[in-house]
Parts: sequence; structure tokens; C-alpha cells
Amino acid sequence: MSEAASQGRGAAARARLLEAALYAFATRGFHGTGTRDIAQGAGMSPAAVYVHHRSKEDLLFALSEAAHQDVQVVVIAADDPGATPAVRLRAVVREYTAWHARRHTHARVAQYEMEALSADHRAEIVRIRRAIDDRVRGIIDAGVADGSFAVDSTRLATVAVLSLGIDVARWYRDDGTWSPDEIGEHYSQLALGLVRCTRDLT
Amino acid sequence: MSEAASQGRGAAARARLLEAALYAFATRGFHGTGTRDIAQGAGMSPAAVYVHHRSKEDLLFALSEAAHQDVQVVVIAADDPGATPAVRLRAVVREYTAWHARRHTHARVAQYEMEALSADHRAEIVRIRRAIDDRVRGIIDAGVADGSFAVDSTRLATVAVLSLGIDVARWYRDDGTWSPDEIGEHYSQLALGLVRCTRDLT
DNA sequence: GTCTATAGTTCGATAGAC
DNA sequence: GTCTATCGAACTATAGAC
Repeated sequence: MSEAASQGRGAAARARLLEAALYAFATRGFHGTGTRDIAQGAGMSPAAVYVHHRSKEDLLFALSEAAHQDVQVVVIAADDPGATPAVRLRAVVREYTAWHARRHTHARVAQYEMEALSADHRAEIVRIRRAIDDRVRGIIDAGVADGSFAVDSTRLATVAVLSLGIDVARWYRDDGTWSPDEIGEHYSQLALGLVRCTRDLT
Repeated sequence: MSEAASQGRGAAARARLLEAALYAFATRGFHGTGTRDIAQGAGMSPAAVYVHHRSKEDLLFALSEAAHQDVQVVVIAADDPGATPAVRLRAVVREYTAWHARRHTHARVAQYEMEALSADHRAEIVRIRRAIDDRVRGIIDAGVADGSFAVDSTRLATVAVLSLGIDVARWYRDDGTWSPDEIGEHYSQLALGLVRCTRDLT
């Protein structure tokens, strides 16, 4: 067996374990999930978990970091700094919210299992979250500055807009009425109302 | 010792255990909390837990039911069915949101530990939640009907308005910038914008 | 009603064979 | 790299003394 094939097999096992941990953490929470659940979900023995991951918490961090980086990429891709604040907010809320619906399994782990992370790992996650928060606040600041938006508190409006997207991960079900794209579309309109946007999007 | 005093002492022990369980569940989650943590928090031995409560899950249900009933009472008290939809929505969102900030410990257990409930207990909680959801949707329906509000989907707007309040329980900290009342006040204004309320409150 | 002691299970993680 | 076997600790809940 070639070295590359061996690495490929190892990487595949590592990925299977991550996926099994993801579904288990999302369904029953970090503390409600045993390493035996994860191993069984990946079709391996409990001992195999520790060949590919240092600890159960390490699995959680890998999942949380990947999810946070993913949503950061989505937000950056959706945001055109040259556009008007209304256009920017609409695009960012649409994609941020749709992500939390489409990737609700990842989102649940990322948003609701942070307390189970080690202090170092949590600090790294907080760093990414802060970057996302700052970008959204920058958009709302710009909208208030140019008169597009009217809110009493930019910070509280930012928290509220992000809350709308985050909470989708709590209630979204795959067999629900709306698709992730529909939710993103609706919510981006609701967000413009929330900041009392008085300019159209052109 | 009189029978009344004995009952009083028993009730006090029961309450201490409930409070210890509340803080533990809110901080580390249901599965992250041991019965030893609860007993220690109440200043008792692990065995004493089972004199006053049937199981750990029974403690969770008692806390979740009390919290849900409390928020239902707050919502009903805030809602005057004879008032305009704008006045009703403003009052309900203000009190609902302020409750999630003021009672953020109770709210975290109620909103984020439902999966740990038994099927029967969860069904009872869902019943209360549905009544709250229906009341808020009724207000938004009334606002759309009389032209006060303009939303594409009443159901999705209802979910969004409730999400704003619920998510406060996730991020609120006692040492934060805003008081529960301030958050309720701000959020009730944001909610009126979200439903594109075009009538003033008089 | 509270305690000590513990039953019986499951936990995260490791040792060592292959 | 995967397995079986298992360690030592923690878990929920109970038994029985006082």
C-alpha cells in the first residue's frame, strides 16, 4: 500500500468520526454524547477515536472551528463593501440566516456547545465570532451614518440581527415549511425593517 | 415539632435543591450536571436529592414547567386584547424579552434543555409553548388584518419576533451594558420595525 | 429527613495484540 | 490503523442506619 493511499484511508476515517460526532453533538449535546456513540456512528471501535483525535473535546473544537470559519467565509463572500448599507445588510443577513438553516446541524454545535470547549479553544472561537459581529456592526454603523437606517443602539441592533439568524439553528427542521433560501430571503427583509431602512435597494 | 414546621422544612429543602439544579443546568447543561453537583449546591448529600425529587429529569421538568408557566403569565398580563395590534405587540415583546434577560438562568434551562426531557414531559412543555406562540401570532395576524403591519409571512414573522426574545437568554450577562428593562424597551421597538408597523401607538 | 455506603452502570481514555 | 480488553473515575439511584 502506498503512503498516499494510507493517508487517504486515515483521512477518511478521521472524517467519518467527525461526521458521527457532529450528528451526535447536535442531537444530544456534547455531554450527552459518549465516545462510544461517536465510534459506533463511524462504524469503528471506541479505541479508534483516539487514533485520529486527541480527545472528545478536540472533536468538538474541530467541528466548531470549521463551522465558524465556514460562516465567516459565507459572510465575507456576501458582503460587497462598495455597495450601499441596505444592499450589504440584505445580502449578509440572507446568507448568514440561510447558512444557519442549511447547516443547522453544524450551527447547533457551533452556537450551543461553546461552554464545553476548553478555555484556549473557546478563545479561538470567540476571535472568529468577534470578526463576524464587527463586520455586521460596521454595516449598520454605515447605514446610520448615511441616513439609510435609524436605530437607537447600533450594538443592540447588531445583536438582534445576528440573533435572528442564530436562533434559526434552534428551531429549523429539515421537514419544515420553508427552505433555507426562503428563510434567508424573508429574514433579510425583516432585518431591513428592524433597522428601519428608508432607502430602497437600488 | 409540628407537622406544619416539618412540611415547611421539607419544602425549604425541596426549593434549595431546585435552585441548585437551576444554576447547574443553566451553567453546564442537564447532561453536564451530576446529581452530586446539585446536592452540593444545596448543601446536602447526594441521597437527599431523591427524598424530594423522583429523578434528575424530574428536577429539570419542574424547572422547565415553572419557567414556561411564568413567561406565559407575563405575556398574558402584558397583552390587552382590546388595544391596537401595535400596542399589544409592543407590550408583549417588551415583557417577553425583558423576562428572558431578567430570568436568563431560568430561560436558558427552559429554552435549551428541552431535548433532555422525557417524551411525556416534553409534550406538556410544548403545549404551553404553543399557547404563547399562538397568542403572538394572533397579534401579528390582527395587525396585518387591520393594515397596521405588513409582513410576507405571519408565521415566519412570529417565529422571528419570538427568536429575538429567546436568543437574549443565550447572550445576556448580568454584568452587561443594558438592563433587562432597557433590552425589552429596545427590542419592542425593533419588533415594530420588523413587522413594518405604520401606525403610531396611540 | 438526613446521612453513609454502595450497587450497578457508563464514562473518557489507554494498553497491548495483530 | 484497528481491534479486544480494561483501567479508574464518575454516573444515577437505592439500601439501610439513625
